[in-house]
Amino acid sequence: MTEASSATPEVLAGAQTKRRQILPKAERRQQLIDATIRCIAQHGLSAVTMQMVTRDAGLSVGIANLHFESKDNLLKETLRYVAEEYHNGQIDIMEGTEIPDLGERLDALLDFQLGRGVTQRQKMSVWFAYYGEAGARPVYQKIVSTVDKLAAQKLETLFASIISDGGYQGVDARELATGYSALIDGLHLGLLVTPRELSKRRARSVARDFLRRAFPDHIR
Amino acid sequence: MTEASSATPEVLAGAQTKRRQILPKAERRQQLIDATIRCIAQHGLSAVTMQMVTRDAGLSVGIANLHFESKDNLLKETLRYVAEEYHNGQIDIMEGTEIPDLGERLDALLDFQLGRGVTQRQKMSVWFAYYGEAGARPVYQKIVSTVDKLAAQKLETLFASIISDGGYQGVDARELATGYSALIDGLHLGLLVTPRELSKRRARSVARDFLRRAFPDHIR
DNA sequence: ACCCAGAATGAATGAATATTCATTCTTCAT
DNA sequence: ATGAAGAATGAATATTCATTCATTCTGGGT
Repeated sequence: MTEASSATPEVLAGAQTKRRQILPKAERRQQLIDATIRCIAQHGLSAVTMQMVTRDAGLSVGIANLHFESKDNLLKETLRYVAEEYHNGQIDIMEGTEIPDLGERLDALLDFQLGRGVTQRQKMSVWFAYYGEAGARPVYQKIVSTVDKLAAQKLETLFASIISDGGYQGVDARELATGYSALIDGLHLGLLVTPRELSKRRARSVARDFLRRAFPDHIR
Repeated sequence: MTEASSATPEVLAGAQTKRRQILPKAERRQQLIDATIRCIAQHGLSAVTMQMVTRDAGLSVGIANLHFESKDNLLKETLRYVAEEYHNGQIDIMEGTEIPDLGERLDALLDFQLGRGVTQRQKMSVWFAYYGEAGARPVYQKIVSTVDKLAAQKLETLFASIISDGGYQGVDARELATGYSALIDGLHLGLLVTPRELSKRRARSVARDFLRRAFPDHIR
C-alpha cells in the first residue's frame, strides 16, 4: 500500500550531463514531494521556497507549477503523502494477519511507530510542521483527521481484542487507544524537539511501560 | 511569576482618535508579543508578517523593529514568553505548598494543563507552530528544552513523593514523568488538530486514567 | 510655559519569491 | 527518418514583505 520513495540520487546535480529527461507524471510528482519533505525537514516549513524544492529535486523552477497547480497545492499534497504513508503503515500492521499473536502485533506496531531510520526524523519534522499550521488551516486539519480516524478505529479494535483475550477488567478500549495514540505523538514531539533529553530507546521503553500497565499478560 | 496579558482592546482601531501614545518599553514589547500570538494562532506562523502584527497591535509598522531588532527576534521572544508562561504555571503548582495533599496537587496540575479558556487554544497554536520549526532551528530547540528540563525535574520529584507516599511498587518516577509529559503533549496536539474527535472532557479523562493506573490510591 | 530627548510614525527601498509562458528539447507513432 | 504532442526549461514579471530613517509628536523636567 505504501509507495516506496523512488531512489533517484539528486547528488548528480553538477554532473556535466544535464540531459533533459522526460518521465511519467506520477514519477515527477513523487520526486517533487520527496524534495519537499527534505526541504521542510532541513529548513522548516516557513522557509521552504519553490526554488529550493526544485533545485533539491535537480529540476527547473517551472516544473513545480506544471505538476502541481501552485505551491500551496504542492505543500498540501506533500502532507497528504506523509500522512497516508504513516497511517497506512500502522494499519497494515494492525489488520494484517501475518502476526497472529496479539502481544507480538502490539510490539510490531510500537516498533513501527518509534522505529529508527534517518527517514524517520525527516518525516517527524514534516509531520509537526503541518501540525503547527493546522490551527489556521482547515485543509490540513481535514487531511490529517481523515486518515487519523481510520487508524484510531483499528487501534481501538485491536485493543478490544486484547482486552477480551486477556479478560482485563475495568479497561475501556476507546479511552486506552486515545491515550496510547496521544502518548506516541507526544514521544515523537520529544524526539524531535528535545532529542538530548529523550533517546529513542527511552521513548520505546516509556511506550512499552504504558502498554504493560494496561495489558500485563500480553507485554513482556 | 506569570505576567498577565495587558488588556488593551485593539478594537479601537478605526476610531477617529489616532492620538499617538508613548508607553514604557516593557509595555510596548508585551503588546507586540500579544499581537504576535494572536496572529500566529489566526494565520499560522508561516503567514505572519510584520504589517499584520503591528496592525493587530494598533501601531505603526516601524515599531516592531524599534523594540525588537528584527522579525526573527520578535518571533524568538514570543516563543520564549509562551514557553515560560506555560512552564512557570506548571512549576508554581508543583512546588507551591498551597495544596498539601499530593493527589489534589496532581489534579490541579492536570486542570492547568488541560484547562479551558479561549486563550488556551491560541497558546496551543503558537506552541506547535514553533515545534514544527524546531527541527530546523536550534534556537527554538534551546529555548524550549531549557524551560522543559526544569519542569520535567519538578514533575519527577512530585511523582517520586507520590510513589513513596503510596508505597507503590515497581514504578519508576522518571519513566512515568516522561510518559505523562508526552501524554499531555499528545493530547494538546489532538485538541488542536482533531478537536472533533477529541473533546476537552475526554482529554482530561484520558490523562486522569493514566494517573489513576499509576497511582490508584491518590486519584479518584 | 517651554524644551528637548527620544518614542512613534509610515513612505520609501531593495531584496526575495511565486507564477507565467515563449522557447527548447524528447519521445514515439508513423 | 520525420513530425507532432507535450514535457521541461528558466528568464522575466509582478507582488509581497522586512527593514530603514527622515520627520513628527509627546510628556516630563525645568
